[in-house]
Order: sequence, then C-alpha cells, then structure tokens
Amino acid sequence: MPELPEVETIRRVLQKKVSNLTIKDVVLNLPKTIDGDSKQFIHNVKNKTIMQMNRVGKWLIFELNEGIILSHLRMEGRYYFKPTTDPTEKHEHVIFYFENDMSLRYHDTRQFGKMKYFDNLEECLNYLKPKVGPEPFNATIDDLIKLNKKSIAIKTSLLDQTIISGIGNIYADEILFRSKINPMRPANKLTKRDKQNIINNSIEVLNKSIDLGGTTIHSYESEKGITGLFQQELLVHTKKDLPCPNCGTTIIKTKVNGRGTYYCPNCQKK
DNA sequence: CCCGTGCCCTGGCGGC
DNA sequence: TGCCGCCAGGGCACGG
Repeated sequence: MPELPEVETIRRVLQKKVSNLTIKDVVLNLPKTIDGDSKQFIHNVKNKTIMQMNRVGKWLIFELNEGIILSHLRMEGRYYFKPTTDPTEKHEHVIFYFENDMSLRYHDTRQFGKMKYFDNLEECLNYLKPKVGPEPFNATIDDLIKLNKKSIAIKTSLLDQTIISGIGNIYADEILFRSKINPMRPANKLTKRDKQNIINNSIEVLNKSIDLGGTTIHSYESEKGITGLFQQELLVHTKKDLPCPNCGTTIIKTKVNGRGTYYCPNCQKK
C-alpha cells in the first residue's frame, strides 16, 4: 500500500534506472490500467525518452522528452526493471521495452492502479490540482482550517488527499499516535496545538520513512529483493494486543470508516 | 456541500 | 486437504 514515502522511494530508484532510456515498445496486457484511450496511450509514449521521475503526493510522474505519464499505484502497484528476455509474469499489466534490452514492468495484483498520458506537465498538474492538497512538508496550520467544518473522524480527514496529501492508512495511525490524538475524534474538535502536532509528526514520520526506504506490509516491495525498513519503526500500526511502547496499555484494533485502525486507548484518549 | 457506503480486484489466511 | 468467507484499503461514484 504505497503512501508518500513508498512512492518517493520508487521514484528515486526509477530515476536512476530509467532516466534517458527510450521506450521502443509498449505492451498492454490489461488495457483498463490506462485511464483514457489505451491505443492512443501506446502511440503517445512510443519512441519517447524518459527524462526524469517526479512525484506529487502519492502520484508518480514520468517526464518524457515530450509528454507525461502519470501513474498511481493504489494498493499494490509496483515497478520492476528486468531484462527484456525475462518471461512475462502474471499481473504484469503494462510493459515498457527500452532500446538497451531492459524493460520496465508495471505489476499490480489487484488491478486498482492507473496510468494516464498528458501532452505536457501543465495539463498533468491541472488534473492533479483538485485531487491533491499540500504535502505535510509544505503545509501550515491554515491548510488545516478546513478541518474546522468537518465532523468526521480525524483519521478519515488525514486520508483525504485534498486536505493534506501523501498520508495513507499506515502513517495516519502512526502520526495520530505520536500526536496523542484519538483517531475517532471529530476533526472539528482539534485544538490549534493538535493541528501543529499533526503537521510536525507527519513531516517527521514521512521523512524518517523515506530515509529508511518506506514500510513493508504484506505485499509492498520498493524493488525486488529490497524491503522498506520503516516497518521496524511502527509504534502502533499492526501492533494489536501488544503493549503500547509509551505506557504499556494494550493496543486496540478497530475500524474507522471501514479502515483498520490501531491506537493506544490510554495515550490517545477521546 | 457533507458524509457514509460500496465498488473495483486478487490472494492470503482462519475456521471448520 | 479443501472450501468458504473475510480481510487488505486508495480513490472515486453515488445517494441521502
């Protein structure tokens, strides 16, 4: 489940591997992965060169010498860089073949991820604008003013990418634990200090996770054979029935808006 | 506008 | 050993 640190890790890896490579061919094994006309997509990216990799929130951006590929991994999307001669494996839905006998393969078991082509960066960013709010690194208390009108749980608000972008289910739990805020607390019941704590802890958690190459839970791999080390830094997420590292109280697992949620009932009182 | 629910999908796992 | 149902949850469509 790639969140900002995982996508950033992938961006850094791909930046080294695919920069300056020219796409000689594209094979679409699952056309619905493409948002828009899939035949047109192939035509648009063929013979283009990948100049650099960028990222906005959880969205990955391939900047071509002409045009943009925008990619969202959703739950289980991954990229593998392999020799062209390697046989196609199950769930490799989009394969880019380069001129150097290497290939980039988009692998997605659950088929939730999407790719979309844009003629230029401006169009791509305009598409993202209404979907993606500021990342915690650039967020201020004023960006959280929207929370004042929200009666929904703060955890649910943190997952709303239009308010703050890049946080997913794992980091939301970790950020709220570090901020000593109950995940079910209504967003409009937060104090100014709570909001500042959320921003500060978001920056800290995301940065630390980026440094460690992300988190690995269930299916996530930044690259075949390499797993994220932030897993070892998790304080509450996946820690059901284990003692809180802060006070020793048993960590509870519950659901908030359908999402598995872990918290310490003592440190994160309502 | 605000909010909750269900959907997309596959595979892993627990229970029997 | 096999089958069934549940769970994983990012983003979006839809309905109240």
